[in-house]
Amino acid sequence: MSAPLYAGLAAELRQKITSGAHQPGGRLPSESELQAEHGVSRHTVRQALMLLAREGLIISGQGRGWYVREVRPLNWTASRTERNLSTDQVPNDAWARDVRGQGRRPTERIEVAMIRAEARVAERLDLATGATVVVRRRYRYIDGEIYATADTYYPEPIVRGTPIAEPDDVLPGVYAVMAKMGYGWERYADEIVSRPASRDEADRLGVYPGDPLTEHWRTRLTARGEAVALMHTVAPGDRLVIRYEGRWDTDGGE
Amino acid sequence: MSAPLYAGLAAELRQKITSGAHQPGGRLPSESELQAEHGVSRHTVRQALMLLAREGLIISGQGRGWYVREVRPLNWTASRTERNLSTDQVPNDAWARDVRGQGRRPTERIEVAMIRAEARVAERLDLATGATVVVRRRYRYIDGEIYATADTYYPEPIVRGTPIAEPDDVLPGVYAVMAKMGYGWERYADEIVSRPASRDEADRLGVYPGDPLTEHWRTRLTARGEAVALMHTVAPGDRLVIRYEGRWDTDGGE
DNA sequence: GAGTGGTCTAGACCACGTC
DNA sequence: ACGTGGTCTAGACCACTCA
Repeated sequence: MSAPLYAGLAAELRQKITSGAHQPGGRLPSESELQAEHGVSRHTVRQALMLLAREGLIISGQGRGWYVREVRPLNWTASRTERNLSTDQVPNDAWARDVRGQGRRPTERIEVAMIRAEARVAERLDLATGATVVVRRRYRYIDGEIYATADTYYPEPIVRGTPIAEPDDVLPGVYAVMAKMGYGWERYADEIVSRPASRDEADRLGVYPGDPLTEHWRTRLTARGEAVALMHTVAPGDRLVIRYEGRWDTDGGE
Repeated sequence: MSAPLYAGLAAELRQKITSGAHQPGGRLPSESELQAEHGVSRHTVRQALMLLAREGLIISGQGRGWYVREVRPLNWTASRTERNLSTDQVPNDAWARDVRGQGRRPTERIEVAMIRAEARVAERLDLATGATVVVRRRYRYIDGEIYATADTYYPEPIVRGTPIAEPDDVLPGVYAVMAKMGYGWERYADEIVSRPASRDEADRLGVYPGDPLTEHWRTRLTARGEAVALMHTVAPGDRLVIRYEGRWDTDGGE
């Protein structure tokens, strides 16, 4: 009939957080304090805290306590051009420029590997499952903190022997190299889905298993409709705002 | 040093689910069976099950058991035109046509209200917070199951006295009515973010608190850049795949 | 009514962070 | 050394579903 004990406790704490009585970054009373204050068992206290943690309001650290979470979402305008002509030490793609435009510092770590395409990759690149692809794995950081992983896949025959297949910055830029070979992209087909983090991803991105992740797939196509590159971005959902701007009349419509 | 007990149990169950040993829609052993099989306490069993539930793999029903979840994501191509010219009994917007195109049946329930704009709405419509807006709240169903809520906001002075401010279908369509008054839209600015469900939303959308939700904001603008309508869609993250298709050259670039 | 999951208690030991 | 959260046990009662 009535709400569970832990739900009431959670509601009380939630109210204190949203009203500002507990500031972002601030610390909540310890579990034993909450237990004593409310006259409930520790398990009940933890149920309330974990409910709020799943809602993204608080976060815990073993041996440290429970803290009100601070979120600073990042805006990424995905519909902007991606034909960056120069790549220097600092990342210079559309994403990096969006980050800098918001007064923050983007860095990244790149690994390059040659692998067999799994089904999700192969079907988007119009290849057979198991075909060889070159993947450039990017770990993107903002102000030194991990923010997203972005893997870009290229069919191996296209990029064989080019700087794209090497684990260095690509000069004068990936688009320039691809365009020179007749694979410049002009169109994109994007898919966005949100789902809970697995344990691996949670470790990699610094969140909890089950926290919402945003998954963004971008297939880059030539004017002829040939898929020449596939970018797969995974980021904690509340840390990334994806933006699109467009006109209806240019889409052809019906 | 070693992984927690519940993590090991979860990994074992996860493997049985992904390998197909436990079919989608099928039932898992009961908590007491798992307890006996693995020689652990019920709490540990429940920790494992709840971890998998947060990952979206299983779902429980009080008095019924734990079941492997079946997910059937829906594709929604958000970049398609939205100038539907006729609205009959059945919903006929871009979303509804995407649903039908995937062989499923879209229905909806509409409520219309006149309210004061909260900050998130006001800033996108370029109004003062608290300005009067007309909101058409849509509950979208697929094959009879709740799928998403979609609220569309209009500045009240624009739609006053028109069918848009009435809780019925709008004939010959919302775009036609707006265009006739000189407020036809040609551009959109979209924002997509994913976050955990609050308790209210969880009830409304038939998910658990903390489950990932995808939130989609679409501001519709006239050719002059005037914001004339705002659509706010909220859907369980794994039930909705948002798609965009576009060209880079038509965006102007930088 | 029997079995299921949902909630709650009391108590314990461990790993981690801080001092 | 101490306090924190993380894990685990044993046991209880309740609400719900289904036969």
